[in-house]
Amino acid sequence: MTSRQTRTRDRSDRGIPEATVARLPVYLRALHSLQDRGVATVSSEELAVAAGVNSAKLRKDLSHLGSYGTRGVGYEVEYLVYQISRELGLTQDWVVAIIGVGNLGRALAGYGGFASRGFRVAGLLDADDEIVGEEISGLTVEHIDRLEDIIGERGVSIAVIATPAGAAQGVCDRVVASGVTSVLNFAPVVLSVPEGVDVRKVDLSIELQILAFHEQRKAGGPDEFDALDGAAPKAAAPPGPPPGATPTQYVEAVEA
Amino acid sequence: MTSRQTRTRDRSDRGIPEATVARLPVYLRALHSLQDRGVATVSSEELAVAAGVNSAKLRKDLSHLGSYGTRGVGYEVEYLVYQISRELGLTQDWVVAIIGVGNLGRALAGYGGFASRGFRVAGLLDADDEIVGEEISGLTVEHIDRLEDIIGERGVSIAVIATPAGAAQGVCDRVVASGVTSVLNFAPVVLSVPEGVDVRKVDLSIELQILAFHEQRKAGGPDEFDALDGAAPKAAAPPGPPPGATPTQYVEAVEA
DNA sequence: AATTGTGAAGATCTTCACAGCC
DNA sequence: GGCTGTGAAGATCTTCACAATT
Repeated sequence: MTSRQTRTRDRSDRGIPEATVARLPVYLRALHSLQDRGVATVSSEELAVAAGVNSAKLRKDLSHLGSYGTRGVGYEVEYLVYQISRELGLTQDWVVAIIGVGNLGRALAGYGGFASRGFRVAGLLDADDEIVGEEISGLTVEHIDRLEDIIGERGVSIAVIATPAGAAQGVCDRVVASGVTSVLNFAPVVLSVPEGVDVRKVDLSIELQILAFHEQRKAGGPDEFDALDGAAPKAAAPPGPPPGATPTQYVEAVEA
Repeated sequence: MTSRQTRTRDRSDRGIPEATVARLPVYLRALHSLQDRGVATVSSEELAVAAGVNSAKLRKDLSHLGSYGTRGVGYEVEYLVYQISRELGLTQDWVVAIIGVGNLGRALAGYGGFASRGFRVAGLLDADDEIVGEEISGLTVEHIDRLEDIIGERGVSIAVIATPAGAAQGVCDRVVASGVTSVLNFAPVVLSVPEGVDVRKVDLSIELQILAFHEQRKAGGPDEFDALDGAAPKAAAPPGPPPGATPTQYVEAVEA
């Protein structure tokens, strides 16, 4: 199969663990909020509470960026904001295109959190002629036929895919062919991309399913046979057709 | 501080690792897709490819549910769909309320992925009188004053918070007080909830920031001094005011 | 012959607990 | 005295590789 190794990150890799990277934006938000309240200095314990993590974890995370705190005192808020922003690459602007202007695409186009953090939406694209031409949040929706031109001309470096599931892989192939190496995918499909392209996925339905799992557990595990024997959870029914009632409908709806 | 331990899951805990739970919905989607194509049996390798994971991981994940495969053959698709669905609690219906009917709330209300997987949206609530009364996806938006009644009367067990950041914690407190113990939060804040309440968070801006980090790395690390000395990355500037240019604007916009 | 299920090794992530510094 | 930065221990997650089973 294709190469995999060296996943943690390219070369050079000053080695910030992925788990840490995923939390830096949370710290950043908490810091901004402190800044707004005029707080100049913060301890790891305070910031950890604001960010919803353990303070040892916070300190270790920050230690990967450098030694930016002062023992006995804490961290200077403004300075830390700057360092984290720089590490995340937010001191420069990133040009984003949103592909698929349905309900979700519109919501994304109007989302204030983009602009405020150095993400500039430079294109809204859709395949539907009804939608093309419409103005949304100050941008005119363009036809997806112009995808390659738009990406090239405007220097788009992040593509947000908010199309129906069926269209997502095709769109993804096109943006990747146009040189985009970062994709945020809202369509409920697993996108396959070449080595070197980063895909992050946001899936509303998956989040709900995870909640349902825990909710069910609170109520007392999967209804039927739970702990019959103390031994290994051997099959209570052989892998023939499902036991008891038919497994409900389970239609794969087109979703989104 | 408050108790923490025993986080992995309540008591009884037939012990499905959290990482596995998070992947089960992905497998389920891949299986549905196979089902649609009329596939009756699948090997771990095939399913793994469809789900975008390593096949050993897939087998280990499934082994936590039981022994539902047949050596030398593979897994029966329909049976596996049933077992995963049951484990995730999708053989019953979950009643969902969406609070905050802005762009995002509308997108969520119209999202097909909910209904098709046993999630029934039974309420759309908003504080804005302009919006209350509007009909969206077959539901009439109700006033948030009725939150407690609606949750109680309709048996809502999962609350989706899609309000502006400032309103989220207040709404969260109210849904929790009404007995909801599962919350899906789209507002860009850390919600604090009592022990026993599950919160999952979806944050668009955070995903983009993570992408930006990797994108920047591909281009060659944070612009300035990168690897100066071979020693520890000691502070290149003391924790005084930020070095060089002012750290841009960094306004904490109201977002959403 | 093919494929599952799983011990064991390895990698990554979290937490503890305390030395080191202000 | 207070708080950071971090080695070391512990927990969790991933991957390998192969015995078990059909």
